Amino acid sequence: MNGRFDPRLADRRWQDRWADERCFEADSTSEKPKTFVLEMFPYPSGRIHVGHVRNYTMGDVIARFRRMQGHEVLHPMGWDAFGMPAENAAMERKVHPGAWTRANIGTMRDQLKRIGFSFDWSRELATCDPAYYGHEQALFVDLFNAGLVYRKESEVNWDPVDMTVLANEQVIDGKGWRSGAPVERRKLNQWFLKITEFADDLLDGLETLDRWPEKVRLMQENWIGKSKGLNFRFALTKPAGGISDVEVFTTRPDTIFGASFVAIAPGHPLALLAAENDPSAASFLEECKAGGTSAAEIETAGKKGHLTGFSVRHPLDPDLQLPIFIANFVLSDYGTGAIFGVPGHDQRDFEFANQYQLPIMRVVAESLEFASEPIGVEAEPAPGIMVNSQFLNGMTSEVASAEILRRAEQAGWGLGSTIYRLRDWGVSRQRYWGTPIPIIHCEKCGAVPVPLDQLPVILPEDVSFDVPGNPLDRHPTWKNVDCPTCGGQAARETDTLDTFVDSSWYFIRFASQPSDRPFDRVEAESWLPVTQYIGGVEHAILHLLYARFWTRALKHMGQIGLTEPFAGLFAQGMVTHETYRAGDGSWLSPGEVRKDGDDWVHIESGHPVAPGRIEKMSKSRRNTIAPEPILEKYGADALRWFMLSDSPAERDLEWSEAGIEGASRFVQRVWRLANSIGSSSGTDAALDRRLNRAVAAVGEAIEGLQFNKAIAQLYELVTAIEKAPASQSRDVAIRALILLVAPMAPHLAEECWDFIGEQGMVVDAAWPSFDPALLIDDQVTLAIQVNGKLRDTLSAPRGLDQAAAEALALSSEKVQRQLSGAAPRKVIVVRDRLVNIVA
RNA sequence: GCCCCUGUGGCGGAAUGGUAGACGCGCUCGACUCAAAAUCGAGUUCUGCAAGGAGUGUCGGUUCGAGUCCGACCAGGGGCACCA
Repeated sequence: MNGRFDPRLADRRWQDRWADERCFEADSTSEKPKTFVLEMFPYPSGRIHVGHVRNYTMGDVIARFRRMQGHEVLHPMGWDAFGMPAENAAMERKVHPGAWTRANIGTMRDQLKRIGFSFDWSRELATCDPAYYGHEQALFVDLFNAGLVYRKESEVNWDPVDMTVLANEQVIDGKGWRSGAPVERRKLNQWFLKITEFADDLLDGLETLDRWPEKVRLMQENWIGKSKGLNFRFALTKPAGGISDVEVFTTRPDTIFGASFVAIAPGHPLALLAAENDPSAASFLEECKAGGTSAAEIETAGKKGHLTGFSVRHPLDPDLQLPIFIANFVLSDYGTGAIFGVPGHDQRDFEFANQYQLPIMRVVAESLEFASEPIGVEAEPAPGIMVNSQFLNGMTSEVASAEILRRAEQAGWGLGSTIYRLRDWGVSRQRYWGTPIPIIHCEKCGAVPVPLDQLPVILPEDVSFDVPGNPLDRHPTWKNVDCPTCGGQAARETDTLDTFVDSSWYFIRFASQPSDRPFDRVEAESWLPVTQYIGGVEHAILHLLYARFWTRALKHMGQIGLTEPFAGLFAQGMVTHETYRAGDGSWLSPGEVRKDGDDWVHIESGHPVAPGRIEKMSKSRRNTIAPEPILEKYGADALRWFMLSDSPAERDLEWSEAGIEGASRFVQRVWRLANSIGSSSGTDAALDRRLNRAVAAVGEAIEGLQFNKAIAQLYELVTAIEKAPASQSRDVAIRALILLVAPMAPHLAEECWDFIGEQGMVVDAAWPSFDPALLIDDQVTLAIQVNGKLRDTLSAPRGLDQAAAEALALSSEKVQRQLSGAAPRKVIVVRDRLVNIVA
């Protein structure tokens, strides 16, 4: 016996060996089957906490498992290094965002290395490095030249005190989170990427992603929001000037005879026309503008309209005139920015009609008999049988819709159309710490992309944050440049790119990183798509959709032969921990509080502490757990083991000290087994079968990312080996056990492997194989039921036939007692599983 | 409002329509020890001395047999949200 396994020595020892021998550097030219395992790269916010550890441990298990199975594995790590927290830190602590970010990266890299992840550090990248974002700028210029980039006026949340644009989540109760000043809506010229051009393709592609969670595909589907319907025109009868008709979109053409008004968005051309001639219309538009954009404000605002005095003619009933309202609930950027209102069959229209005393007609009913039934207290949106609708009467909603569509297209007043909820991707950020948008604005030539040979446009580091606003705006030598086209005076675009752009192609850069271009097509295609992508479900929509779009855009431009970037996706659960708040409302970290009976107190002051909700570990809630003390006390393997055990990987895991104790105990049990290996002879058939089953089950569980099940299997195997007497089988089982635990507990495995005298390292060893024939036992336990209730279990040889099984079951005393003399009416035998006697 | 997911011991969770509670945590008792730590053994859904009975959110249904399938409901969670 060699005492206890000491992770403080072993962790470091093997981490150094792996690094020295460059075990994890991926070879793009390898002939082996390739696997690309990727965990969503972190934002370098400060320090790694155990929430990160869970994410990377899962990826590491897959990577190490595939490597042992003979794959060439690419498992890289990098930093999503641009973003607002760095600017906030700069303002709060007077450090440069770059210095702050790079210091964090240094800290976090060291932390990750101590946990023994099999990352290929030679491919490490940080998005704030010009060697990365310069290539991103080149890709942006390519997109620009391909017509996938455009500029458009768009509204933003503007903080008038900080003179900065705020993201929606920075607006709290209509006020800036930092300044507290009421937020204004301001129109700015901003850059957009034409993601909507790929809406249909992004939607269709979801069906090919059979290794994505159903949930994520559904969320993306809803986000894209495809609606099929009819686009048609109402002829304007009471108007003036220029505009001759109003175009609307509907998904319910069947209800066309139920229309009692037309409503247009405040931004609609006709609304602007009305405002020109009518001061009350103009003030209504002002009123609409004042309202906030948040969901809560929309909720309370209610439905408001303004009667324009304009009206339109119903396309199928020349005598019917419908009034036009400007309405605050009509969106100018969805559909045509105009609708026809059918109060009887749309709840929103119903409320609006009630408010403005508009007719509410029934055009859909359960059957023709209910044609004159009035609409009750709410609208009836369900499809049904058409009534009060002239030639549509008696048709189902579906048939009626098709009929209207046919007539509209034939007569030329409408056209079937499909619209999407998805909007183009606004990528302009009025921020300093991001990728400069490689555009130069020239009075003569307009917006000109920076020529490729002048890239990268390097973000200047000599800036200060003493004054509010974007420092790029007041950096004269950087901002003022000559126009690349005409040579005249021009100015750089001072907006930077949304950080989601940075993460939309980093996986390609990981696969291939030439210095003179974003990636080498052949090399990138040799690794992509990512075999297994792992990350939080919070990125289910935006990041994953943008990355899918970016990949399609590259394909569209002929740069890569790849449609979907991530073949397999796994959305892992969060690591959670209770939160604590001091009396003044500030958050306290778990290390600052102590449990005193049923209450919590602040250790330093002794003041009571209010325990809050169990939440995702985050810096802002201060409920993070640092890995260092755990590594010090239990070692990397116990930490990794615990992160994988107990909870299924897709579910949240609540952090507990107790759990890690159990993990540590397991590590020591394996070490003791390795120490007990001898050179015994003799076979142990039961143990052989047990091992075979474990090899099969652990492999299958890892493959299915069911780490908790793999771990349960390993516990059972360890118990079985511990109980088995010395034999050659036992030594074989111990050797295999070391390999089986290696993906989860790699340091322990190496140490054991070395101890039992094996040559080479476990990282280079082959995953154990199993004999399918040994998975089957020759003795089985039959469940004996009477009327479906378990009454007895009997051991029997495998393969017992129907009659023999029945006879065996009937011989059971317990069965006989249940039957109390009666003859069974029916007997169901499931071979090698159970006998059910129906009395 | 619309869409989706989940409800199993004290806790985390297992269970191709076929022995519910694997495995872990916690707890109880015991062994070893002067003692402790570590380790090992036994037990641990509820009820009952036992035989037995009950039991997977609730109520129904399908089936020889339901945690698993179907319907309705309740509870919790997530996504979208004035989307025509």
